[in-house]
Amino acid sequence: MTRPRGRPRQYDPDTALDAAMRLFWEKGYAATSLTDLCEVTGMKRPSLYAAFGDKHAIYTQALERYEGMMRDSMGRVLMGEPELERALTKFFFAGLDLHFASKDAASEAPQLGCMVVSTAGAVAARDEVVRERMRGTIGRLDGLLGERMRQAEAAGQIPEGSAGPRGAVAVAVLHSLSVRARAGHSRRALRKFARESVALLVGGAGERQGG
Amino acid sequence: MTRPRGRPRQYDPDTALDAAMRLFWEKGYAATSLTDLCEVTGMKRPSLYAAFGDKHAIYTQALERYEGMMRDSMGRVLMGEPELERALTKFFFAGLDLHFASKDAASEAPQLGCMVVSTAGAVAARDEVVRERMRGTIGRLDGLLGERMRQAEAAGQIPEGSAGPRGAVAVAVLHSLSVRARAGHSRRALRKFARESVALLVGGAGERQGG
DNA sequence: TCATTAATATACTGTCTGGCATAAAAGTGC
DNA sequence: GCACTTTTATGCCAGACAGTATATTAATGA
Repeated sequence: MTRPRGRPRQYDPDTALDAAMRLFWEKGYAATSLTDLCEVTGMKRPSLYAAFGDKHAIYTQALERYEGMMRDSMGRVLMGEPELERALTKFFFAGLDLHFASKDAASEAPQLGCMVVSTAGAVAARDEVVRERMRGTIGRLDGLLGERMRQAEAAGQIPEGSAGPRGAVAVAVLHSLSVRARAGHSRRALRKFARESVALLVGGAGERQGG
Repeated sequence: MTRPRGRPRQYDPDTALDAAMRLFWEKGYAATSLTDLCEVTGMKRPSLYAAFGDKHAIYTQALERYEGMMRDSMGRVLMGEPELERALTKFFFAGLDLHFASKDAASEAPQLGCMVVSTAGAVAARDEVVRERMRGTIGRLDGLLGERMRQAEAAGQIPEGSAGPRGAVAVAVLHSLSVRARAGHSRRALRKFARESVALLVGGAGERQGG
């Protein structure tokens, strides 16, 4: 294994970006200072700049990382479970696992929700780059849920032509789970809300087929 | 009409708070400076402090004002229209009118979404006062939609026992409309999403009754 | 006219902000 | 050992920040 030429870096870029992401996730973009970022990453300012660029660049990379994390945990359970009701329930529960990811997850303490919804939204109105990234993340999520719903549609589990709308409403429920988690709703209450939403999202076809 | 004793104020508190609200709504809490607030209100710092308190106090009063605005425009159409499908459609469209309230509303330009969802969320994780206000606003909205759904339930327009969940999902759709507006989705796309959501929210009973 | 009251305007405080210039340090290649 | 390369550490910058002390202005009451 050939080492690169100069002085070896003392930080792990992945770990550092993860720490930065979590701080932005909690405090938001504007309220997070470079001093804060140095503290949580253990890096000095010039190292931060050399590694990731300026504050804005760090934030967009953090958003990107967050979306990857989200896709890893939630995409898998959504597409891996053939039964729609179960897939959606697992999907929402995986979302809650992410939204309640703070150290204090067991308590009724305030939680973080979705990083995109909770922090990128505040920035988006005046920042085209963040806004486009936000739009992309939402679009890809719509696409994922739409795909899953079309599978269910093909299997006759939901009415014809309802896949798109049901996918978008499923994403809406996820958005709301985030907003509510951030507002302090308990995990239990949100699990209940998720289950009830699933019932509404898979309803219509069963009744029709049964009657 | 007896004038109060000292020098008359040169600003209208209501107008000033409205201007402050709109600035916070667009830029978010942390990114808005007192200098900005002075500019949009036309007031000097000491006058701002005397009238509304510090930055945090101005923001919470702005949130309060926003909720009132929201209730005025959206509550009316929701409870004033007896037919559920029409009431929900008007409700969501009134929400869009609010979310697209910028001067540039006609264009595809970025819009503001809901002030609570878009800006209070970023603050809420570290600010108990704002978090509680956010929770209260959401709770009152849930209550309003739940009430409306129970009306529909009593009228046999939706299945028994589904009022609560349907109300909460309706609020979720509103949350998502806000997130999507802020992310740059067009008003036309969001109108379509709103109509499709209404179809899902009022569905189930008609089929059951018809079959 | 003159004290009183309340709002306005000016100017200032110490602190923090994002960003960077410069120097020291820790490796490699030869 | 010595040149070279890359990262780290120190320290600085001009500007912006939230908040306030002080002085001024414009009204009322008598």
